[in-house]
Amino acid sequence: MQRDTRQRRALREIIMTEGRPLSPAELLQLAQRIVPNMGLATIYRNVRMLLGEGFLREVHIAGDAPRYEQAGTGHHHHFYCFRCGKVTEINGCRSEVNTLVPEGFLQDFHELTFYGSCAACNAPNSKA
Amino acid sequence: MQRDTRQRRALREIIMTEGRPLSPAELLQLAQRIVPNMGLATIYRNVRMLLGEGFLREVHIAGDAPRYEQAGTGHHHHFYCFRCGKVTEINGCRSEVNTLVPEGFLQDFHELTFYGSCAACNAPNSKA
DNA sequence: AAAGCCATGACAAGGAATTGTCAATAGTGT
DNA sequence: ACACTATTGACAATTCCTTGTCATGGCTTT
Repeated sequence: MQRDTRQRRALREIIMTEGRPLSPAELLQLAQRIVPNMGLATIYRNVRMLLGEGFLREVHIAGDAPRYEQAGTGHHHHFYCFRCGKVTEINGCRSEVNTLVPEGFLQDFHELTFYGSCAACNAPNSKA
Repeated sequence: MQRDTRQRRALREIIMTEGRPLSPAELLQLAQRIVPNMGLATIYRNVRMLLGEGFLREVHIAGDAPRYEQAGTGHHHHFYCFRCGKVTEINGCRSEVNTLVPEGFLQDFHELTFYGSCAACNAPNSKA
């Protein structure tokens, strides 16, 4: 049976509290604050497991490595910041976009990603 | 100075006549119909060159390798077909999507990609 | 408390895309 | 035609992400 390890608990907590898609490298960095010696392989192993049980969802941004976010959070989109490299969740969608799909095409879903600089980086006292 | 080789001419022609984003592998396959012994490295070298001179634009789709399309064709989006793997250009956009960007975020541009099955694959007599 | 075995950490190995190397080839200007 | 050199083809090498290996450690159940 599956065990409840500190590492897996840390990952779940990070995913839930960050509320944005995280790459394996970002997950590692954040997880090591909780479990200092955690290795990258453990990230990958657990991500696969968490994807399998439906806790995680895979998100693709630009040419970057895939990122993972909590599954089942409803339809939404993302904002990729060129300055800090973080991906932010953008709530909601506009039904008008569906009118763009041409006759004969059957859409399963769509992904909308904005690129630019995020609120944190735009703030006047930003360190970025 | 830069030379006008058969290989580069073939690539330009393919890009212009296909009118959709093509991956290096797709470019190679199409180019070899024109220049049979063309190699992959030549694709990459020329893609880099054509990107540099602004003839090409890079397009990212899901976790796939980047694809390249003709630059300067105006704002548009894409449809990725799960059956044939081809990316089709979707003309136009809906300004409503810009209302999704939250306060404080500065958008440079956005990418909207639809996933599903394309008209060719949905056609009753499709070979797919 | 002890046994059983899943999960981990460390690092080697694998894969896939992209780039480098170099002799041979083919555009270009003369 | 000729010489010059950018480009090519073939393939080795690199890079980056991801997975495999295996001895050790740590959950769980008894």
